[in-house]
Amino acid sequence: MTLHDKSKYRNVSYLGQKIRETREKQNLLLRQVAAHIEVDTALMSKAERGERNLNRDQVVKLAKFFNSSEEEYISLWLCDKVIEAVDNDPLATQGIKKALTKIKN
Amino acid sequence: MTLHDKSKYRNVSYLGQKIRETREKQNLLLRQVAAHIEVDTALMSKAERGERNLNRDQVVKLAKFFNSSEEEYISLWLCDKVIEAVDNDPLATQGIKKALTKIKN
DNA sequence: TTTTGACTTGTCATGAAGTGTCAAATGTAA
DNA sequence: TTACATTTGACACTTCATGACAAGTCAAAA
Repeated sequence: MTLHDKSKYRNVSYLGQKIRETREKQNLLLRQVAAHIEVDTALMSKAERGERNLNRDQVVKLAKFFNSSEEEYISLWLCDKVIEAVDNDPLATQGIKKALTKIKN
Repeated sequence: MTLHDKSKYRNVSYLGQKIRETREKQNLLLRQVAAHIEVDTALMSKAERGERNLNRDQVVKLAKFFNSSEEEYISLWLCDKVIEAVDNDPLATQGIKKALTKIKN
């Protein structure tokens, strides 16, 4: 499955949701946020809706801009990447668990 | 990080290790295994060493060919994908944990 | 109703990365 | 040396990610 595949049932990202939520809470416009991390407004819109990914630097900038926890934002960003990686595989949970075990060593 | 980047410290996959281990235990040649899942021997060699990825179907075929647990093989395959996704990020563990939490709901 | 502004959508060019294959190189045991 | 297994590097081809732009929708103000 690709990021652009509209046929999939999940079209949101946890980070995107968080960003939108925070942005609205702080009464900021997409335009303003986009400008701050130096991306197109369209891309920012897509990022909030999980249609495009941001890169690590942009996520960090965003967290700082929002005065939010950088760690929280990066975790969500990674979380989205993990979920995207295992997609909707029936064994997704087991795969993630195994990765967690392995990575600890 | 890309799969082909040789500068990386980690150039193995858990699935690849498992495959090699099993193949040697069963005294099979790369050639034979490759033929069975219908790929080039070179690709099989790379897969065992984590330089290339197999696709889901190939992994399933492999498990069957080895009379091994399909579930185990797919889990390892997903595990590799997860690890590749979070790369060496300092917050990798937290990201994976979060994904695990989210995916359960 | 027309305009304005915020957001969304589609598309495009470009480059990066994945895939399968082959030939040559390397290693190793007879 | 020869034979065979494995590895490596390179290639063509495809697929996907990225950034950018223009046009679209939509709601509220004028």
